[in-house]
Parts: sequence; structure tokens; C-alpha cells
Amino acid sequence: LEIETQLMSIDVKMAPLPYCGTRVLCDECTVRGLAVCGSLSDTELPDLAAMASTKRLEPGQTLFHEGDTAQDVYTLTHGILKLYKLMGDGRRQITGFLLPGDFLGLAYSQVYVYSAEAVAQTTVCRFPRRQFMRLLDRYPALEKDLLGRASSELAAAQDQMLLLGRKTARERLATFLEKVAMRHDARPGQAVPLPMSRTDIADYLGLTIETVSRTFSALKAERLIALPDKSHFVIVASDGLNEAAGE
Amino acid sequence: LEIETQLMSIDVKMAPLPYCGTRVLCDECTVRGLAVCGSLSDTELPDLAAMASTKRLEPGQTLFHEGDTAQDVYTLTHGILKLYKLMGDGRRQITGFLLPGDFLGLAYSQVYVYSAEAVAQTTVCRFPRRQFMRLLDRYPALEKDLLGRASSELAAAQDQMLLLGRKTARERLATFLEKVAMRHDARPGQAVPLPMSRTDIADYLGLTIETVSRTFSALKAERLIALPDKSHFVIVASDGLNEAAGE
DNA sequence: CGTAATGTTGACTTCAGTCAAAGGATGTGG
DNA sequence: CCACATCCTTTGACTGAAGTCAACATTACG
Repeated sequence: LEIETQLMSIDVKMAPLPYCGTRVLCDECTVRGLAVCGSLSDTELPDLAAMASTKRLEPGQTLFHEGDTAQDVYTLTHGILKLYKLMGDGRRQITGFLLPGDFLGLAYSQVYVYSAEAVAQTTVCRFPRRQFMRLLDRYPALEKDLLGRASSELAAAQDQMLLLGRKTARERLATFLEKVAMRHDARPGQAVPLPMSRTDIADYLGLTIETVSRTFSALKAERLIALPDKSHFVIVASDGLNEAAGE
Repeated sequence: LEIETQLMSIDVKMAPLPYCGTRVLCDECTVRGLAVCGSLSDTELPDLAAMASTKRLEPGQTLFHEGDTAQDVYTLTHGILKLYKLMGDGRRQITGFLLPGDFLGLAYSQVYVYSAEAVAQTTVCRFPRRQFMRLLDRYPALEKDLLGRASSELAAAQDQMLLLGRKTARERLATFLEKVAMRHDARPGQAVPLPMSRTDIADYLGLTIETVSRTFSALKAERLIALPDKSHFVIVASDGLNEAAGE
């Protein structure tokens, strides 16, 4: 163990930190972004692979509920998940959408603090939480990776607080569309998929579906966007949309 | 170096993980909660102490601005800081208030993504960011501590998103007051200090000062709280306030 | 196709925002 | 020690952006 630890430590010192892309862990389960070059070399990957299992989710199916015992952590390999919190009377706030390569379930609490549900057909790679946590002790670069992820999620959460606390409906939707387009590296004029429903968009932006719908129509009327169908949009005037997003 | 690394690794395995309270690092700089038992033993503390310097801030003084190069990380030792984001037209969203023991400045970006300003007279302990980051490689338990902090901040951010996106003014203020009282372990009937201005509370809750003021008056009229002066409040009916917070 | 689910539009309401004035606290200098 | 100025907070009257309720349109799907 000590020798291994020592070797590992040396690996870490040599490891370039940026992600190295997709790695195959189990048959149908690629963990894009999770594996960090160097720290999880070919000989060490089996550690992760051995404890991993694949899970498929249909649209609308729940991965876990807020309050469930947090027994597993996951990486998303295909599809899209929404994370949300519910109030007793049914009011809902979606705190984020997860895409392939994203990690979820890390909570320094014994229970999940939000619910996770599939938006489209989705595949996740599941790791038993305790085993995964023990792995962090052995591969500090994996922990460093998670810390980096947590930091960027935190920065995104702060942006979302500004949006929810201070932006108008128009600014919220424009900001959202810009962010989605960015994530797809969409060129101007290209149709960007919008897999979530208007209800999901409303619950993410702190609005009602009616306001979201009206605001879509307004942005379309102003020729800032086009809506080929309800699950795609096109940025027609990226400068105008950026203006509308309000910075 | 290898021997040291190896010893350190063993330390980590033995280290109990919970925080061990306040530790003195430099003359006037206690880093409550930052040092993790075991990983930063007496012989290793000088590593941190050597790079630390103390900085005092008067109320309203800025520690750093959003966009500044992120050269340092900090722990808060006395006082209270607010973190906020600004829009071009002056709209402001406060994303959090920091208390002694809290850590700030960790960003996997080269610049700070928010501004930090003192609410009251405040002392921080400053560490050069690069040096501090190198320390993480040597003391994985310190990194684990930071990951835990990031996780709980993320959970708090999600709660705040629910508040900003879905709660009424009354629910927002009630939630805020409950949280402040909780942080002070205040018994019912005890006066809880409220060091920040109405403007700060408004910018934290996504409201205007007028709405905050009116809502304070309403909660007071309903005998849920009392307001001995503008910088203290008392929870008169904790069940009623909890009800008002809307869960 | 026909039915259900999802999305859009319209009319009206409401909660919180804006504008304005007055009340209180704090501090300074005569 | 008080007069005055400034800042922060509170309260009131009115406005407006987004919510609610309702009807209609469109899409998805068996």
C-alpha cells in the first residue's frame, strides 16, 4: 500500500491537470471529464471500473429524490438530467441541467439535497458513494478534479442567483438561450436543441410557463431568435440577444 | 520530498476528518475550521503560518472586486463580509455573507468572479493563492476540507436559488431571519444582531429596501418578531416564523 | 384520426417596485 | 449642549411586470 501510495503521489506531481476527454470505464459507460490524465492511468482505472454500474432512465424518470439516503454518486454519460428542489405546495425550482460528463451526488450530507430527474433518455454511471470516497484518498488528483468541478458549479450558482434575484423575464430568457447555445458551440444561424419543456425552463428561470412563452414570442417578434419548432431555437441576432441578456 | 510525501500520506489515513476548531496561525490571525486535525499537525502548521498575512478592513472597504486577478485566498477571522455581483446598470445581488471561519477566494478561474466588501470591521488572513494551492498537493486532508466547504456552499446556493426563484417577500425575509438566528444558536426571545443594512438584506433577498422594510413591519405587527433597534431582531413566535418561511 | 398533453395568447389581478415625503439616528461644529 | 446636515429607514400613494385564470392552438401519440 505504501509503495502504491508513493507511486501515486509521484504520478500526481507529474500529472497535467486539464481533463483528457472520454475514457471507457464499463461496457456502455464513458466518463467524460471525470478521469484526470495521469492520476487515473490504465492500471488504476479498474479500481473505478470494478465498482461502476450502468443505469438507464426514461424521460421523466427520477434518479433520486431530495431526502433519499445518498448511497451513490453518478456521472452522466448520455442524455440530460434536471436537478430541482420542491416546496410543500408544489412550487419547484430547477437548480441546474446536467449534460454528459457532469458529475452528481457529491454531498457532505447523508441525504441528497435535491431531486434528479431525466429530461430525455439518459444513461448514468453509478458508483457506491463510500467506495468512491475512499478512492479520493488514494487519488488526490481525482479529488482535485472534483474540487474544480465544485468551484465552477458554485460560480454558475452565483450567476444564477444574480439572474433570479435581479434580472427581468426578458433578460433571464436571453441569458438562458445564450448559455445553451454556448454549451453547444452553436454558430449563429444554427438550430440549437432545447430538450426541456417550457415548464422546465420556467422552473429554472423562476417564471411561469405563460411568461416564458410570451417572452419567447417577444424575442422572436424582435428578430433576435427564430423558433423552427418548440424544441429548437436559432440565434438570429447574437449582438441583440446579448444586449437583451443585460450582462 | 518522497519521504515527506509518504509520511504525509500516512498522516492523512490516520486523520480524523471533522474540524478541530480554532488554531492560531499568525499573531492576530486564527483560522477557525480551516485546519483539519491530523493533516496539519503542529510541525506542519508553520507552512501555512509562514505564508500568511493579516489584513484589516473598515466597514464598506472592498477586499477585492469581481474581475480582479485572483492572487490571494483568504480566511475570515473577525467581522463579516458580503460577496456580491454587479450588473452594468448598478443592480446588485449579494450571493452570501461570510462569518469568522469562512474561506474565500477559491476560484478555478484566474480572476475573482464576485466582489467582497466588509460589512463591519473585519480581519482576514491572506495566503498567496499559488503557494496555498501547492499546499493542497502536500496535505490532501486540507483539500478534502475545501471540497467539503465547497459542497456545503453549493447546497446553500441551491437553497438560495429556491428562495430567489419561488418564494414571496414574506417567505424570503422569514427564511433569512431564521437562518441568521440559527447561525447564532439564538434561543427564542434572545436579541440577534443583524449587522447588515436594509439595502444589503434587500440585495441578498432579491427585493427593494422598501419591500424589506414593509415586510419587517408586517412580521412585527403579526408578533412573529420584535425589533428592539434596526440592527437587532428577536424571534417572538418561532413556529409562526417557520410557518411564514414556507419550508 | 381523435384524444391528451403541451404551448400560446388574451384579459384581468396582484405583489412587489417606483416615486415621494416624513421620521429617526448619528455626527459635526458653533 | 444644541442646531443642522446627512444618512438610513419607514410609510404612503401609485405603477407596472409578471402571475393567474381562461380560451384556444398545436403537437404528440395511440
